[in-house]
Amino acid sequence: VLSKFTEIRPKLRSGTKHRNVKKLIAIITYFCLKFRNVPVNQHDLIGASDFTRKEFNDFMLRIQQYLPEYVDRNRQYYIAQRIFEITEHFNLEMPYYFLAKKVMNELWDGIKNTTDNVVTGLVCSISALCSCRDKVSVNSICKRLGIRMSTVQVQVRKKIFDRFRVKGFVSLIKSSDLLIKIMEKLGLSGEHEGEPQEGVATIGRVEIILGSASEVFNSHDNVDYYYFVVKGEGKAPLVMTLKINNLPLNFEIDWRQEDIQVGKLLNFEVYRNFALKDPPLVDA
DNA sequence: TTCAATCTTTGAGTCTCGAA
DNA sequence: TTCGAGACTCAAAGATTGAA
Repeated sequence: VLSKFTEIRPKLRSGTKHRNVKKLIAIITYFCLKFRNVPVNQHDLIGASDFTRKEFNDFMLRIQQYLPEYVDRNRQYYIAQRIFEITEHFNLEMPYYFLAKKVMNELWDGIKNTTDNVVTGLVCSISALCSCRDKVSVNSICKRLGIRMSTVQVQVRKKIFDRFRVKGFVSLIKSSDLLIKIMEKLGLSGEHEGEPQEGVATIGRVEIILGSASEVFNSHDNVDYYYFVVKGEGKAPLVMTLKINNLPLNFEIDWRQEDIQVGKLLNFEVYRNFALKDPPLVDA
């Protein structure tokens, strides 16, 4: 903490509030603990220092600029440690730990956009409901992690049921049987574990509804041509084109017939849009 | 930097169910 | 019947994001 403090403070413009010694030490302590995978609660820190919530967030954003190692830290490693801690605390078997870790790894892109504790609570709760519901309750896991069960419930509904378009979610516990089936279908647990599954949305899949898109170019009378600009990895702009060929869009087609070739119906291409200045990041 | 819109999480109150 | 743990609901607060 002292090392980081002496390194960062001289870089902060004199006269700014961020040079406040007491608050700067508190925020650097927070970062150092998080970086070393030591659980620390923001609310406890705010309560123990002179921070308001608004100030704390402001300091977080400012000081993060000087701690690139924190931004790039391996969150999955930290969360795996938290899963192990839960496994040991509730005397659960190692298969529980491996299941929770697998759920985290496989669903990471879809569940990572929240705090470490909430991600831990989500994967631990899913694993508990799937493998050892009688041994540990979701509520006790949440209490241990310092989060609310309702938070996990909302996460399960949005990140699992809504994401994979599974209807019938009632509540976390009441829908646990349905949750188990989803996990089995995804190949994360049960008899289909490890098998690649078809018919389930893949991680990171994006649905684009043509009806809501604006047609920007159509030089051919009988060909629909759609053009999208979206953000890709690292917010790099991606240009996607979708050309619907002369074949009619007939959803009544029997796709089991061998003579139908999907490639003739749609042409789909993705381009990376490079800035006029600066060298390109990667090849298209 | 500010502000508004949207999304996420929390917390309090209530319900349910099993054990004593 | 009572009590307590776990589960559920929903309004409010907090966080994030994008536009100006």
